Amino acid sequence: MKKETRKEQIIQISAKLFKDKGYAAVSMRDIAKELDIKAASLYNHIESKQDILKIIIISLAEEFTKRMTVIYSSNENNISKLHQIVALHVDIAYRNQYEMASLNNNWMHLENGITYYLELRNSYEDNFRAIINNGVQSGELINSNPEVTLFSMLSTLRHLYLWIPKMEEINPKELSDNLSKVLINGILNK
Amino acid sequence: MKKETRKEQIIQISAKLFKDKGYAAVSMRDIAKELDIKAASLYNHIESKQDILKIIIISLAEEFTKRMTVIYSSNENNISKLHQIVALHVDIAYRNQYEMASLNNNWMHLENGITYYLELRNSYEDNFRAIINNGVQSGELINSNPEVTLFSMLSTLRHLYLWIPKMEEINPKELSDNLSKVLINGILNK
DNA sequence: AAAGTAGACTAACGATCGTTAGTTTACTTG
DNA sequence: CAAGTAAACTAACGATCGTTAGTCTACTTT
Repeated sequence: MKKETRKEQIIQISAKLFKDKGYAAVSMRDIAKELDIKAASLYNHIESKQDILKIIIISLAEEFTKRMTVIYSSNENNISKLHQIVALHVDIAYRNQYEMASLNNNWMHLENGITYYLELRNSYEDNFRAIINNGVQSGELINSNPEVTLFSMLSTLRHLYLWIPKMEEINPKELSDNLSKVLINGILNK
Repeated sequence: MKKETRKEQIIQISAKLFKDKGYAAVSMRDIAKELDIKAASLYNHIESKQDILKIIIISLAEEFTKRMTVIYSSNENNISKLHQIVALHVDIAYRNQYEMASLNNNWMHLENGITYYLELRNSYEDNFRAIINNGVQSGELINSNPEVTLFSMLSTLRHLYLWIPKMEEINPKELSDNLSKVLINGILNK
C-alpha cells in the first residue's frame, strides 16, 4: 500500500509551481506537463486542484501547530523557547521550501479547509504571543510593544524559504544560530 | 488635465483586490463590479490588466529605490541610516497597504516591466547590503553573517502592510521607533 | 444650438479553465 | 493464460477569461 509515489509527485510539483506563480495562475495542464502526462490523468490520483492545495497547506500547518504546542508546554525559560521556535522554523523551511510559499500566499484560496487552517494559525500565533508576553513579565525581554516583537520575528521566520536558496554556503545549524542572535540579541555591537 | 480620477480609482480598487486574492485570481469583471460598471468600460481608462499591475508596482518600486539612494548617500553613520530605512518602510507601508502586497507577491506576473522592476529591487537591496557591510567594518554592527541581518530586516519591513491594520492603537512614529529598537537593539533585557 | 468628448453600454471573439466520461494500454496476480 | 487493475489516453462539457468593436448617452465647449 505504498503506491502513493505518483500522488506525492503531483503534490510536490504543484507546490513548486504554486511557489513560482501562485495557485490561481497554475493550471492543471501546467502541472500535468511537468509530469509528461495529460491533465485528465491527474484525476486518477487526486480529487481536484483544491485537494492538492489542501494537502500542501494543512499538513504543514498541523506540523507547525503541534511542534509549537510542545515548545510552549515545556519547562524551559522563555528565551530558550524563542530559540527553539527559530530552530523549528529553520528546520521546516529547509525541508519544505515550496510548501511554505503556499502556506504564506495561497491559504486564502482554500475553499473547504480555510476555517481549520485559520484555527491552526491562530493557535500557533497565540502560543507565540504568550511566550513573548511571559518573557516580558518575567523580565527576560524588554518591555516594548509585544505585538511588534511578535510581528518582527514571525515575518522573518515565515519567509525563510525565500532566502535559504540564496544562502547556499550556510547550513541549518549555522542559520539557526545566526538568526537567533540577530532576532533576540540585536545587531548592535556594544 | 487632472481628469485621472477614474483611472486612479481603478488602480486603487485593483490593488485592494490583488492584495486579497492575487493578480491572477482577480478578473477584469471583478474590478468592474467594485466600481459598478461593466468590464469593457475599464478600457476607456486603462490599456490592459497588465497595465494596472505595472502602474501599481513600478511607481512603488521607484519610490523605494529613490529614497534608499538618498539615505545611502547621506553623511550619517550607518546605524542612523538603518533607522532611516525603518522609517522609510513604515512611511510607505502606511500610505500604500494594498500596493505593497502586489510589490511583494505579484511582481512575477509583470510581463513587460519585470526586468526594470528587478533592476530597481537589486539597486535597493545592494544599497541596503552596503550599509550593513559598512556598519560591520566600522565596528558599529556585530560581525554576524550580513546576509542574515539583511534578510531579517527586509522580511520584517516588507510585510509591515500585513500587520499595520492589526495594530490600530499605534501610530507611525511609535511603530517606527519600536521597530528600530527591536530590529537593531534586540529584544533582550540586559 | 451645434460639435465634440468622456465614459458608459451590449455583444461577441477565441483562448483557456477545471473536470467528467469512456477507452486503451501495460503490468500484476490468480 | 485469464482476469483484474493502475494509470495513462482522447474527446468534450460549460464556465470564465481578457479584450475588441461598435453604439449610445450626457455633459462640456464653442
